Amino acid sequence: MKKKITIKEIARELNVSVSTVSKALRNRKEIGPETTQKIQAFAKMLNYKPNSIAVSLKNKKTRNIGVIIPEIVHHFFTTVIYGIETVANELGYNVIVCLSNESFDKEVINMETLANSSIDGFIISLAKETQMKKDFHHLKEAIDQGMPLVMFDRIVDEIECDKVIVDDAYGAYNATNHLIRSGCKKIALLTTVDYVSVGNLRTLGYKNAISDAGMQVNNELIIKIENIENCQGEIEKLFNDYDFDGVLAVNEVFAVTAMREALERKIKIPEDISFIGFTDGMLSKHSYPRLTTVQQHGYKMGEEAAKLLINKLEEEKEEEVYTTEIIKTSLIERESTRAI
Amino acid sequence: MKKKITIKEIARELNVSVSTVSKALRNRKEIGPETTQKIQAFAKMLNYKPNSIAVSLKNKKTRNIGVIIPEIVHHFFTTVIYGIETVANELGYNVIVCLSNESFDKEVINMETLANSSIDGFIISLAKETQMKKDFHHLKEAIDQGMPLVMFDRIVDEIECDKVIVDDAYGAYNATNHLIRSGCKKIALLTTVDYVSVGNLRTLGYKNAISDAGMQVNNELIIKIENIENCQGEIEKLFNDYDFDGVLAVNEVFAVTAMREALERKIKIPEDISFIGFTDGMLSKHSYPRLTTVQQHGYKMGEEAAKLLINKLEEEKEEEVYTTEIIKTSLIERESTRAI
DNA sequence: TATTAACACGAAAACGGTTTTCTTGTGTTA
DNA sequence: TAACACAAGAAAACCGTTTTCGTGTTAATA
Repeated sequence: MKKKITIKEIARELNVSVSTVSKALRNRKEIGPETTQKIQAFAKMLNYKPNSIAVSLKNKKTRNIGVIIPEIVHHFFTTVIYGIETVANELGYNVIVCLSNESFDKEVINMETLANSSIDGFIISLAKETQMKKDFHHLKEAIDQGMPLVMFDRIVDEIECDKVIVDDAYGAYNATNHLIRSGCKKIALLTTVDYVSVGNLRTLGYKNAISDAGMQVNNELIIKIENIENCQGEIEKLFNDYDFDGVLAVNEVFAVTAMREALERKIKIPEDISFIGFTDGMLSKHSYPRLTTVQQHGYKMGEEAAKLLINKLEEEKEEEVYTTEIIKTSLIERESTRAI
Repeated sequence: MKKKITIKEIARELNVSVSTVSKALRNRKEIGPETTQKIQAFAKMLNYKPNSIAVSLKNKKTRNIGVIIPEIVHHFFTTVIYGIETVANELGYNVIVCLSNESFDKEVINMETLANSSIDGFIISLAKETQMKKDFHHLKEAIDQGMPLVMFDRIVDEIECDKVIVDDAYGAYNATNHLIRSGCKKIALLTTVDYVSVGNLRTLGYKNAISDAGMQVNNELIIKIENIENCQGEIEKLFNDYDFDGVLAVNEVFAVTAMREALERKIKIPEDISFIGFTDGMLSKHSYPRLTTVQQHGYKMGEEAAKLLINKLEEEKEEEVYTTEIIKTSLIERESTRAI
């Protein structure tokens, strides 16, 4: 086990002072060229790497960014992380991932531990529980401490910071409209409970599209599903009780589960019922039939969030200007809808 | 923007020395009870939190663990991260995630940056490229520096460290056997190219099961797929050229793609052909028909990996004893296979 | 009463760097 | 030859803790 070598050791070996070594390694002109040469060569030979903790302590910069998400076994969130990681890495930052598991308390604890000089800034998507409680003191505190914060997807208007969102309402509007133009008359909506911001926006888009087409919104066709695990029961009920020819689902699982139900009832897709989901993940690509989906561009969201954060971290004067980046969704047409 | 308060400030305000504050906050008995009281109360009032960077520098412990995985938009790896995160969090560690994107160079760079005192230890699953090149100097170096290392899933025998793997060969053996016992006579295998350790082991298990059943291994039915993205072509060819009544796939995507091909050819599942996949992810649960799979228990693997690592980090004497934890797979029977 | 031990706390060094300030020797200028 | 600018490097301060080693006071012991 060879120990890590420090500036001090280099200085001793070369009979110079530590400050000289430090400066030479960073090419300061106040050190003569041959001294610089000698020191750099020696350091390289010993494979010297500065201790990043010591540098962090001195510079009050860690070059770490904290990412807090509700879930990680989740296609959308992982694509976002992928985007964040890619940008962060290019710019020399590491990513510390924490999970809130949709819990308010865990979110708060995670933020508090990370805020203690472990990271330079946050990227966060709120836990459901936080959205429900509407308690955002932990976010405010982080901002108060001068720690930049970028929210994505599950955001909240009360907090002033950079934000990256998808045009959820518009995406849902568009998808619903697509169903209508392909001939659907009665479109069911599989959505989440109200406090989830994105579910709400998508519901709004759906309603607007139907109204704008001169049709009537039928609230009985709007199914608010609390728990993704047992959505099947509610979906079966929908099929039993009502008649419809199109389905918009706010996520992949709802859509695929509904398609299965249709398949098992020998309903033809897309001839009898058409389906559109949100999130273009594995399920959509590999479902049978392949699912038409609203692509959320998670990777792009991650990239943008990371860029916004790192910009804030590296800009000179701190302006209190916050931007909200809206990522356009796009509809990926596959086999679960009729061509227009 | 309120600034962070330090021990020094507390000391000044209370007219005591910094060492007294430090000790009082950590309940050292050498500080009198009322002084301790006073200091702790004051610190709490000011919401003092120690600067974790300074603590890390002093203690040479960061309480961060680095996780390097080939991909993050991937069900298995995220379940592993979930397991790691859960254990790490309970024990007061943060998780820094780095992606190798299956690239050897990125893996090396990631390890080198993290090794510079950002973390206390590694959990890693190797990039395909690393497995192909068989260049493990970066792993050796980490160990040389006294940085504990735990490998999972994509491991390598040449490196001595703690390991967590799945009984891949046995899982495949078992699954193949299940197919045989349910009446399959000609079983195709959809696997990866040779250098991927897990693909190899699963192929081995498949072959053994067939031999042990007194049947002949037909190499034409073993399809080695290089690129998961365009597996469809190779699968179509299999259906065109050969005759078989069972399929074992080393991942979900291969299995589901093959099922789709069968469905489109009006082949009945599981009556005409039975299917088993590996990795019990979203696709298996929601495919049509639902896929019988070999469950890899990624969450458990993550937990075990984290426990092994943190044990090594916190044990007193460093013994050079390494364990290889083998997680049992289990077969989850669903609709794509016949009951036995 | 002198000696020792326990107690409560402070000063300073250390962790590994970066940055600012000081020192010294050399060469230039008047 | 005195005065000074300048280059090159050393020394010291600092980041925020923890830890070691004193030290003065009080209480217990011989």
